Amino acid sequence: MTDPRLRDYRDATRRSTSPDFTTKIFSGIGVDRYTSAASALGDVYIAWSARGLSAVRLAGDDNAFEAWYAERFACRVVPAVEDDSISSAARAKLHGEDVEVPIDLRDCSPFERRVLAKAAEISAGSARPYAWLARELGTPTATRAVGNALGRNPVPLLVPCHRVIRTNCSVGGYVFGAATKRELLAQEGVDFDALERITRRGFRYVGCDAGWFCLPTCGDVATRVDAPGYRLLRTAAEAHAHGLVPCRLCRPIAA
DNA sequence: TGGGTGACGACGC
DNA sequence: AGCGTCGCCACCC
Repeated sequence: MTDPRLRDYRDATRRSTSPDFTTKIFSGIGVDRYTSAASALGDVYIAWSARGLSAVRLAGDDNAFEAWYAERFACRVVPAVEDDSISSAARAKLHGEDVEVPIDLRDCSPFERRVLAKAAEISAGSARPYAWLARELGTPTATRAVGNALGRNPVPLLVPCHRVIRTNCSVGGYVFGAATKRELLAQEGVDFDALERITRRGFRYVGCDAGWFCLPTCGDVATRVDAPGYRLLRTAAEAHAHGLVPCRLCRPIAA
């Protein structure tokens, strides 16, 4: 019969190569803390370890959250008595401040960490396709794998995985539901009506006579396509024919 | 270890 | 527009 502590050890360290973490869990002294914090989705639980913010979930049922945490991380989590620097930073970031929050991606694989790091580069008001992340990571055909990695994001909102959408600008999946994802993006300024008017007709890029072309989800460019000097494009070749170069911010095609 | 799974994308109706 | 199909890849058992 397998020692249950050994099973926990394996589960919790499956994706981790960190010796200090494995030691902490196996010796049974690892206890993380959690509290609730205000966010764009209302109250959420935030949990953290000494290494950083480890989880964000919708607040509600303490017991359910603690059970989920134990199941995923093989680690107890208990209510915090007070904030520390990590939870304070997370609180500020969830409030919209531009602060750095240490993140504890203890059970994420190297690939998943790279996906989350790239997603963290997408600023509010913009979005990027799953395929864009795959391409940026150097594995352009790993689009499904990118979706799977985002689906395991332990810290939604903090790592803004909701800003990764499908190539056709439909929202795609989300841990808190597609409707919630769409509302979050709309709140950040993403205009889905404008995007739909573009993609419905098969356009994939927005060009500007100033000399560049973008993904429709680059900032608010989708809301300006009817202005003079802007044009809709179906292919990168079409953009090139007009003498347009890829936007350096959204990088619409491979370099 | 190889086959199953899934926040995808392209394509064909 | 919205399906089904197929290829793709990281990860799991």
